[in-house]
Amino acid sequence: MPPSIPKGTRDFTPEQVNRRNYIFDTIRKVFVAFGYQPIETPAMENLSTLTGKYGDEGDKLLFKILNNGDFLDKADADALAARDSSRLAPSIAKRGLRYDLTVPFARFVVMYQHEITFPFKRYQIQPVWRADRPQKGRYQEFYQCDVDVVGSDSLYYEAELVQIYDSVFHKLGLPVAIKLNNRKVLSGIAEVAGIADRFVEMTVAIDKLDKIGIEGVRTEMLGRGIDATSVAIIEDILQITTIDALKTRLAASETGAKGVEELETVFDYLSLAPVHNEVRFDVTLARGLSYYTGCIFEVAAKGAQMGSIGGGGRYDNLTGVFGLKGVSGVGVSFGAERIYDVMLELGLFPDDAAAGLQVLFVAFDEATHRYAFQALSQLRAAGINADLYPKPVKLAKQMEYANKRNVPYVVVVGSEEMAQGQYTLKNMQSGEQERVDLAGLLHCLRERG
RNA sequence: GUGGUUAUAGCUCAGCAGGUUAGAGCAUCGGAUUGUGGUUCCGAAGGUCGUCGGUUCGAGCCCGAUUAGCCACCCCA
Repeated sequence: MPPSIPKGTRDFTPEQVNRRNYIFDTIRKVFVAFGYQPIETPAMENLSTLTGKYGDEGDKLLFKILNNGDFLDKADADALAARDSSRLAPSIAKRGLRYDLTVPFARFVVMYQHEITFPFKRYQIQPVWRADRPQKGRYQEFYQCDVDVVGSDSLYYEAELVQIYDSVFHKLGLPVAIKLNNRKVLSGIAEVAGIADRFVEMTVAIDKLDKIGIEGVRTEMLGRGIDATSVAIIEDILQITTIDALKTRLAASETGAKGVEELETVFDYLSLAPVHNEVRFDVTLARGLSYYTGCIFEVAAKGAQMGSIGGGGRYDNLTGVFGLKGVSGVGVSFGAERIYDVMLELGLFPDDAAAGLQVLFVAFDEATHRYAFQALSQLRAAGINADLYPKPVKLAKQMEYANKRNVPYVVVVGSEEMAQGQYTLKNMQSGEQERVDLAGLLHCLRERG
């Protein structure tokens, strides 16, 4: 039986972990620089915390954890007899794996509301799980990197989050387009088109514009029961590229006008500080998630065929479902897995020698092995990443190991070196060697490490 | 949940109209080389061709089922 791992999950090699950490570290540093604090929440939540928060589709994609012990004892007998899985599930699974970081965060805020100082700025980098069918850039276990602020409706934070996106992707050397829209603008469009009641259908269709084109969106909207006149109005508005033009067009809708005003405020803040990446208003940005109420964000990598690598928005009432009303939040998420894939594709990871081993000691016999061990210990104490081949075997074998470990330097110690209190330091790239004493060794490795 | 596609050595893949003993590269191990690796040369080991069934004198190849991976849709990071 060959070993395997569950569908949609992955192992990571040392090289991959180093690269992933490079991304996580970069993101974390930016979060901290903007004044956000870390929290962590459990991998599993009570199922009741999760269900009903992501729509019917989301509920289907929740991983449920079978109760321990005699779980059939408390199973819903009727549901079991009727073979009704969805009704049976809550009676045999009280816990589930978290589906995202936003809902657990909302729960956290409600539970700790008396300890939290608002506005509360938190970041969270943890894995989430979805029972989705895996495909390219899509896994059942993946990391999200979330930053959110709750307890303030200031549009300053929308601008700040755009700056965070800009800063992270600038540091990673990954050029992106940061797209902004506003849920109220989309509401306004629905109103102006006279289909306020079909708002959700409209946004779902518009969201696919990139993928299926304007023709596809038209077909989709017509198929979802939106009449041709309304579709024509919507199509017309989707051609708009500037906020000014949109302002005129949506003047008749109070909500729409409010959305436009919010966008203006955000762009006004952004005009006061330089950004490195393209930041643009995009009426066609919709995003499916139903809890967004104000500004919405999405990030697309330039020069790579990949879905969005980040997204987020303003949600006025996220904590409401947990009993805390009137707390507004806004946040964005970084899709670390997709960022990884894109950076790999574009060759943007830096050469990663610094994170690895700097020097390997090789010895010829027991005596020199002991001698090498002493020097090794001193290098390690001095903060140099050093290792010693475990046994004084044939030198070629040890050198081969050094090669595979990709070590820049090898220290060869034989009886001659030991007799003189010296070491042979070999540069594995150039092949050059020099004899040095311990001080020289420390000096050279510090210098070139 | 729907559709497509693939499954042969540890990895990446060949394979013929259905026809003896299923191949290559890389990786592994040994040797050329008992104080020097990444390049070279020689050799070895490694497989019930995903699983089960069917057609056939004969199946890695054809048919059916099943499992798993990948890709796309729904949805999403």
